[in-house]
Amino acid sequence: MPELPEVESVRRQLAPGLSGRRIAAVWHHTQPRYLDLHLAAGRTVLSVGRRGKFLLCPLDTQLELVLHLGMTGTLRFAPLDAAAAPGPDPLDPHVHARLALDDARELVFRDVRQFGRLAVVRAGDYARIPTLAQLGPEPLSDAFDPGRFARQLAATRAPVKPWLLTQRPVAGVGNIYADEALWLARVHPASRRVGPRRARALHAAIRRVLADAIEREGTTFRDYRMVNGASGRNASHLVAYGQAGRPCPRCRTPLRKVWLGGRGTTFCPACQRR
DNA sequence: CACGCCTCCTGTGCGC
DNA sequence: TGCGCACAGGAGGCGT
Repeated sequence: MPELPEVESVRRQLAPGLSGRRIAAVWHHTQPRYLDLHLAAGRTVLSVGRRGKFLLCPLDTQLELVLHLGMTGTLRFAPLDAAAAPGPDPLDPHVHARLALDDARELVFRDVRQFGRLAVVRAGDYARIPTLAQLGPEPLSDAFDPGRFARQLAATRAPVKPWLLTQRPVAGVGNIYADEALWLARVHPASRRVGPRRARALHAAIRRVLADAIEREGTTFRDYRMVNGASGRNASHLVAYGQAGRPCPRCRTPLRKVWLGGRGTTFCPACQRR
């Protein structure tokens, strides 16, 4: 589900309701995907930030709540039944964690496929969250430098799309926006050699595609919802992802779907050359 | 070290 | 209608 634009849209709705709140109690399913989450109990949320696809909430006492929504994770606020002990939702087996707040509400984490992760760590200590520890620069910040990106791209021999998905060259690009950005920059997703001109085009395309998707509050196919339950509006603007067989908007050649690095990949065989 | 493959889950849609 | 299979927006772990 959520790539950077979706997580950013969640963050913007989450922050007003969560910043400044004390977490009164914590319940979660006992799985290794929920790391030291109980340490959040009694702590106050100082702010709600984001790096790539991770939500980062500094807590008082130098702790930090880290949330990753995986493929199907959603967050929502619900009225808190003060009489009920925190526990599984008898009506919804997909609720995996609940954070009771000090304002008679709770934050509910629902995750059908259970690829999401929640953790409480020492602030800034991401040693147990490898992707976060090695996360590349924020794509919409000055830290995402076109020259450096081009040099890193020149140095790797990995196919460009799987390389983007590692989160190391740049934070927050997933399967949808990788296909979209590669199409926009006319870069073949399996290319292992991307020259400086195309690298800069790809850098610009990543920014463009992500900024436009944030503007539309993300892409909803099925599971992705914002905190208020609303869908994003970007799905109807997709040019490559999910459009196999349809004519390329640039050259009318039918878009082709291939399997690359274990992910479905759609591209234009005519205008995305190796 | 870098890369590539498999795995973790559940739900849905499609072909037979 | 029912069954089995492929696939889905992510990333961690392991083998080579």
